Amino acid sequence: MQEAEKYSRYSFLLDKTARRVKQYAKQRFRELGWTITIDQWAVLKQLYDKGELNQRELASNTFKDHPTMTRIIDLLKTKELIERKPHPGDRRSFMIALTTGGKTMVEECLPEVQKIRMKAWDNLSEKDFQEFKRILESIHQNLS
Amino acid sequence: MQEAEKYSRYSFLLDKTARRVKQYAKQRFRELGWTITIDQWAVLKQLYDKGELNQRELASNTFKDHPTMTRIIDLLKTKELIERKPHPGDRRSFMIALTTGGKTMVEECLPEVQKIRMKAWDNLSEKDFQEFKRILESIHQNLS
DNA sequence: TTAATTTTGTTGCTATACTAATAATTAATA
DNA sequence: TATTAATTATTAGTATAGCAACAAAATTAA
Repeated sequence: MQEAEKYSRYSFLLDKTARRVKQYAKQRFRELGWTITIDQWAVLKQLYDKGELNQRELASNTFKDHPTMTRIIDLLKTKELIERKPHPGDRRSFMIALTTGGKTMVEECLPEVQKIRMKAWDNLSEKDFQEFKRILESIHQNLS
Repeated sequence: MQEAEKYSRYSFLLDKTARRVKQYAKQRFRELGWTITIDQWAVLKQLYDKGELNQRELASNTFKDHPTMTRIIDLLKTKELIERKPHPGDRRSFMIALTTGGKTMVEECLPEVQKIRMKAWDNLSEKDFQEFKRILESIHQNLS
C-alpha cells in the first residue's frame, strides 16, 4: 500500500465503523419498539445525568451544532419526553428538563442501551479500550 | 466510571471523532473552493482506481446503501464528473465512468486530500495505526 | 416456458449534519 | 447612555443515512 493512501484508508475505516455502530444501535432501537433515535437518547441521558441544561450546553456536550440540537429538542418535546422551561436569568434561553415520562424512559432503556453498546466491544481487552481511547482523542485533538 | 457506562462513552467518542474527521475534511474542501463533498470524492476515487463500476459495486465498496449511492451519483452526474453508461449485459444496471473532467479533478485533488487525511494522524505511530485498525475491524465484525 | 424469486436501481419519508442568515436578547465599550 | 458586539436559538437550504416500497429486469424453479 502506498504510504500516502494509507491515511485515507484509515479515515475511511473510522467512518465506516462509526456508521456501523450507529446503524446497529438504530436497528436494535427499532427492534425494541422504541420511538427515539440514538441521538435523541444521548440528549435524554445527558439530562438524566446532569439535570436541566440549556440548548447550548446540550449541543456542546454532545458535540452537535445548534440547529441540530434545536431539531432534536423539538422532536423530544413532541414526544413529551422533555419540556422547555424559561431560563430564569436569560430570556433568550430555555432550560431543558426531562418530563416524568422522559425520566421513566431513560430508566427503562438504560440497561438495554448498555447491552447494545457492549456488543461492539466483544473480544476486546481493557488495554484495547485504553489504546482506542488514546488514539481517538489524539485524532480529535489534531483536528481541533 | 461505572463499568457499563464505559462502553457508551467509547461509542460516543468514536462517533464524535468520526464526525470531526468528516467535518474537518468538509471544511478544507470548502476552503479549497471545491464543489464536491467528501462522500462524492470517495466515489470518484473508487472509479479512478478501479475503472467503471455499477452502482451496486460502488455502494458495496463504500459501505453506503443503494438510495444514498443513487443520490451521490445523481449529483456527480449534474456536475459532469461521471457518466452513466448502459451496462452491456444487464439493462437494469449502469456502468458508472469518470468523464475527462472527473479524471482531471481526481488528479488535481488527490495530493491535497492526502494532506487532509494525514493531518488526523499527527503524532501517532505505525504501531498505533495497526492497533487502531485491528480494533475498528473487530468492532465492525462484532456488529455484522 | 411460465411463475416465483432475486437483483438493480429509484422514489418518498424521516433524521442528522453543516452552513448561512436572521431575530431577540444580553454584554461590552465608547 | 447609546452603540456595538456577542450570545442563544431558529429557519432555510443542501447533503448524507437509513428504511420501506416500488418498478424493471434477470435468474431460478416448477
